[in-house]
Amino acid sequence: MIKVLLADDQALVRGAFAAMLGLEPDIEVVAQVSAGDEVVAAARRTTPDVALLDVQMPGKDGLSAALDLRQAVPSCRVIVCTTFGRPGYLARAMAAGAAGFVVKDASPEQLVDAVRRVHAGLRVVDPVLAAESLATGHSPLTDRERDVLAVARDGGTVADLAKALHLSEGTVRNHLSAAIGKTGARTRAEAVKVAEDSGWL
Amino acid sequence: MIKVLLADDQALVRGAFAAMLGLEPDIEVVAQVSAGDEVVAAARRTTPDVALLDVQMPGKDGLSAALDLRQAVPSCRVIVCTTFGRPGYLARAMAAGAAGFVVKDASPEQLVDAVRRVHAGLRVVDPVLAAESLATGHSPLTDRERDVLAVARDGGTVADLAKALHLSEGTVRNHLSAAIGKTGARTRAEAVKVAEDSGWL
DNA sequence: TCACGATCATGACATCTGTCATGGCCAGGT
DNA sequence: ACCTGGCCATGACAGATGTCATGATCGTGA
Repeated sequence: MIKVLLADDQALVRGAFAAMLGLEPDIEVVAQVSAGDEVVAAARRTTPDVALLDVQMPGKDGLSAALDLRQAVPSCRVIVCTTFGRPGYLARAMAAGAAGFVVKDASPEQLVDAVRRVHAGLRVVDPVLAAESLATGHSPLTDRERDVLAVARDGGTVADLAKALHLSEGTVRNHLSAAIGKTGARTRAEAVKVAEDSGWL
Repeated sequence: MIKVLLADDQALVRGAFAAMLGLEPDIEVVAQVSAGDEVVAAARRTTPDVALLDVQMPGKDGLSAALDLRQAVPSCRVIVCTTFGRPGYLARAMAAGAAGFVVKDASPEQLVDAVRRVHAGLRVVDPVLAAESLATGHSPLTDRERDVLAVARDGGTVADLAKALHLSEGTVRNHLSAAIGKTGARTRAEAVKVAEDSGWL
């Protein structure tokens, strides 16, 4: 019997996943949480074999939750599951010690298969995404460039960004300029889009 | 026996929903599609009582699919289901003849409850979202302003927008200016964000 | 019929943005 | 000790952006 922990902020999909996995005779859902910072506590209580973590979650995202979980409960293997097949996510998930990476476009069979394979000690990765990840490579952005782009996401002016980051406007413009150059974009908004789609934010 | 049609582009959640609904003794999933333009054909084939449509889908979004479905198969009631609880979506869903509106944050019980209520001829709407929808009101944007903002989403320059819409740059700037004013934003990017979050795009 | 509002366009203007040159500070590696 | 590279800052400049005034066309409804 494979004990599974589910973490997803959307109650409906969480419940649906539980129902689907519960249909398998060798799988049992032992815990469900809706936030990243509840993962470790629930895992300590229920000692699952496999944890299925969504990337987008309130409190703490699935990637850093995976890191914490690997340290707190090493016996529990992690599958990261996300709506968006962004190359950067895969890289970060693997760096965080995840054993599997599944996109929500996958078929139900692929998910239960992933659970079984990961439980057996194998690694499971979408080959298409893996190739894309290798092609995209590591984020070219420095930490500050990433920060500036992240704040620039909600469309403020340079003055707003400077205030939010406690920097001078000139510095913000420099970081933006660098980020725009590195992403191959022509506008700040385009740079945000590229970085977001690549999973660099 | 309530016959249900599922439409969602993510195979995993679609399968999970099917498993969950399948557990109910009085519900049967008779069709599953992954794109908006497959809905009507599948409904004609299987004559479902209730159709559960996601808003985000390739081909044709859930809202216009709902409209088509109401005309093609009037006996089939529609529940629109979405990740994002944007006020504008609710308004458009209702205008398209939907009988129910469910956010993916809802509990599994609420969904099956919604299916049963809608099948019984009732309307099902998240009260919180309904209030927000009424507060936000109808989109203040004209069609062209909406178009311009929609194209501006991926961060091109004014020249790019003008080319894409076959307009002069001055006109594009005017529409943008109007949209920025109406949304209470200070930048084009902010305006895009506001309009997007309100479901006006 | 006439007023109104949406659409499209032009031109002018102040401001904002993106780029570049330059320089100082600091940590890590040779 | 020295070089490299990230970080912060300033100042200057061309080009893009947002605003405004003005005017023309067109369809709708009073």
